[in-house]
Amino acid sequence: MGRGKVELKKIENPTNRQVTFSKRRMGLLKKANELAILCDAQIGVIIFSGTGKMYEYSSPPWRIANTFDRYLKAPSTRFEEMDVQQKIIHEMTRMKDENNRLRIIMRQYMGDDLASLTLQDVSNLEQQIEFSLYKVRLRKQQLLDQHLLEMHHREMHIPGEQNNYLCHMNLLAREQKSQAAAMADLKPFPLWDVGKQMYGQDGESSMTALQLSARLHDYKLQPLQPNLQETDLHG
Amino acid sequence: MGRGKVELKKIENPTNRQVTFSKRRMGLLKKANELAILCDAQIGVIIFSGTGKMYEYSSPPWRIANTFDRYLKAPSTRFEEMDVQQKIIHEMTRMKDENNRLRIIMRQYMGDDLASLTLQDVSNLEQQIEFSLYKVRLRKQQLLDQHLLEMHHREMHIPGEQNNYLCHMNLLAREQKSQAAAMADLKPFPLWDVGKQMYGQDGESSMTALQLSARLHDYKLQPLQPNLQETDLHG
DNA sequence: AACTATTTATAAGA
DNA sequence: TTCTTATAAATAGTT
Repeated sequence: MGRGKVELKKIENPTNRQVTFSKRRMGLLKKANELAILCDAQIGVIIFSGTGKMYEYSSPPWRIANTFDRYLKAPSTRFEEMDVQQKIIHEMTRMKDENNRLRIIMRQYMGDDLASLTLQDVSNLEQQIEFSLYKVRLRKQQLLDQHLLEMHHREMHIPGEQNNYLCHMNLLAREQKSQAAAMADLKPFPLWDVGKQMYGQDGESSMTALQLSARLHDYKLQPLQPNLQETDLHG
Repeated sequence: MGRGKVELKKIENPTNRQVTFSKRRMGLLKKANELAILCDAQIGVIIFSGTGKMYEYSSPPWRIANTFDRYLKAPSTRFEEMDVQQKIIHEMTRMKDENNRLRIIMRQYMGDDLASLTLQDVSNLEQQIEFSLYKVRLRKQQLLDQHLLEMHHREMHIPGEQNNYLCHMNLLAREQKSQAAAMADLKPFPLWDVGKQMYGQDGESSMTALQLSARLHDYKLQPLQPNLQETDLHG
C-alpha cells in the first residue's frame, strides 16, 4: 500500500527503514487499539526498535503485565518458553497459591471456614479429624507410658521422690478433663499462628507479575529497612 | 477500509464481532510480522478474544517471554534492578520456608510425624484437635438439621415420599458409626493430598532457591544473550 | 469462505 | 520529521 510494492525483507537503507518503522509502528498500534475496542479483546503489544527504543500498547483497562500474566497462565503456554524471570514469577505464583491452599485447608481442618463445604465434605472432614485424634492420642499414650516408666526407674534409684507418680497421674487427669471445660482455656498449639490473611493484598488468588513488579518497586524505594533505622539514629 | 466506515466502538452483533475479530486479528499479526522484518524490530503481541481464546505473535528469533523480559528491564519501565534479584531470592526462600512450615504443621495436625513433639506439645495438639472436631461436628449437625428441615418441608408438599425421613435417619446413623469401623474405609478428605514431600529436595519438579540463585548468577554473567544473537545474525 | 466496493495504510517524493 | 498523493492492502458488508 504505497506507490510501490515492497518485498518482505529488512529495509537496507537506514533512513528509509527508520521512516517506515515510525509509520508502521503507529499503524500497528492503531490497529491493535481498533481490534481491542471493536471486538472487546485484551491485547498487549511490545515493540523494540532496532536501536533499542521501546514502544508499547495495552488495551484499556489492562496493563501489559496483566496481559502477560494471563499469557503465562494460559493452558497453551509451555513452561520452557519462559525466561528466567518469568520462571521466577511463575514459581512464586505457584508457591503462593500452594500456600494459600494450605492455609485454607488448615483452617477447615481447625474447624473454621466450613461454610463452603457440603454435608458430605464435613462428614469426611470429621472422620479425618477423628482419625487424627486417634493417632495423636496413641502417641500421647506412648509418651506417657515412656514417661511413667522413666519415673519408675528413677524412683527405684531415688526412693525419696515418691510424689512423682502422683504428679503424673494428675497430669494425665488434667489432659483428660472434659472437652467443654478444655475449650474454655484452650491455648493455641505453639506452632499454629496460621492467620486468615494471605499474601495478596486485594484478596487476589495469586500474585501477578504486576504485583511482583510493584513489590520489587517497593523494595527499590526501601531497600534496606534496617538501614533506615540506622539512618534515623545516626542522622 | 470496507464498504462502510465503522465507528470505533464495540461491535454489538456477536457474529459480526467474531468475524471482524478473526479478520483483524490476522491483519494485526501480519502487520506486526511485516514491521518486525522490514524494520528489524523485536515485537511481541498477545491477544485474548472476548471468549478467552489466546493468540500471540513473537518476532523471530525471540519468544514472547524474552520480549517481556526486555520490557521489564527497559529503562522506561521503572522496576528492574540488579540487586532486586537478591530480594526475589529472599522472598522465595521465605515463601518456601513458610510453605514447608505449613506442611509440617499440617502433617502433625493429621497425627503424623509426631516424633519431634514433647508430651506437652502432643497434649496441646490433642486439645486443639478435640476443639476442631467439636466445631466440625457442630457444623455437621447444623447442616443435618437444615437438611432434615428441607426434607420435612418437601414431605408436606409431596405426601408420597415418606421414606425421605428414614433415608436421612440412615445417613445420620451411617455418619455416626463407630470410630474403629470408620477408620477402616476412610477416604481422604477431597482437598487433602498434602504429600510428605517438600520443595527443597533433589529431583523435585519445583525450583529451589539454590537452583534459582545459580540460574540468576548465570543470568547475571550473561546478561545480554539476546544481543549476542543479534550480533551473530546481523554482524 | 469468497467476493468486491470502499476505506485505510503507507511508499515514495517533496 | 511532516505533508502529499498515488497505490497497495485491509476489510465491511454482501453473497
